[in-house]
Amino acid sequence: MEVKGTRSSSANYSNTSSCSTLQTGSTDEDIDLRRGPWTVEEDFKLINYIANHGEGRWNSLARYAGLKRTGKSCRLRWLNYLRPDVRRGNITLEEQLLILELHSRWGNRWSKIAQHLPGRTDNEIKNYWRTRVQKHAKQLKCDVNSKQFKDTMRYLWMPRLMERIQAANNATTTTTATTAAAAATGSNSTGLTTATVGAAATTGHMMMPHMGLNNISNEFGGSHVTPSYTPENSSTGASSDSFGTPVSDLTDYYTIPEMEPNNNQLLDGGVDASDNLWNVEDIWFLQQQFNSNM
DNA sequence: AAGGGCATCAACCGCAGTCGT
DNA sequence: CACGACTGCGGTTGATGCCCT
Repeated sequence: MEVKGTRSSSANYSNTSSCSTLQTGSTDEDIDLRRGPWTVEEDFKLINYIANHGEGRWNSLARYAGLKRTGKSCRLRWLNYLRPDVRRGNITLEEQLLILELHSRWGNRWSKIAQHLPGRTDNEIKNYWRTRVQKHAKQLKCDVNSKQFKDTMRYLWMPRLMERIQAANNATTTTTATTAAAAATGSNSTGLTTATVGAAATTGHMMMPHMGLNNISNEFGGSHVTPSYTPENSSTGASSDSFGTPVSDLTDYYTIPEMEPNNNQLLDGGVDASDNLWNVEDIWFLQQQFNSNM
């Protein structure tokens, strides 16, 4: 992730002595094994060794590469960070949508979910889920596995994401030759094809035919594109908030103040209205859902 | 300016499954 | 079949940077 400055690589590139060590106890020789952040030298050794010999057999790889690390540690470092096809950067709208969709199907099967997000690791997806999604469940005072929270995701967040993705795609196809050239590749900045997104978007149980939310229940929830939305404030437009996270992620969605359906307080306070995808009816609906399920 | 709290993410840990002997 | 080594997965922790007071 290219967020939060120099910590992003996590390799301890300036201080190689800060790593703690541990005794293996299980090997025939009592070598001290390094733990903690990887150094540039270690990364270099690992990359070089894998380039020459391939990956796998991690324990012996660690030994032969001259790394005082466990095979596990080497494997993790390679898979989650050093592998050339690892994608860095913010989780995009399309990826958020896919994560929500796939998690609703498979639960915490992170590696399985990661297989459908090219270049993303299970660790990254897991971290995303725990830091962003679970946070909102906590703020809604409900369990992340509860029906209420799943309904919220299914009937509100996911349609919102679809709207924004579609809006972004529409904007892309109608802009200048620069973006048209990119669009002509059939993919967006995520590397996911629009067909992939469409496939996810049209997956049966993402739809909401029976919840009385007619205002957001057309094919892509298209009736509800927030007027103030612009492609620039979508993560596909590489916009970030002060945390370097996409402004469009779920952070914008959760605020549920005590309010009546015609109360506009959400737009006046708290989340910047230009980023807000909730409307008053949604908030009211959410409140009813939670109240009726408590 | 300082420091406490929070958010994020890389890395570690424990466990279970697989495979070879 | 039993055992040990290896691998992969999901949960958790620790370090770091940013924000807020």
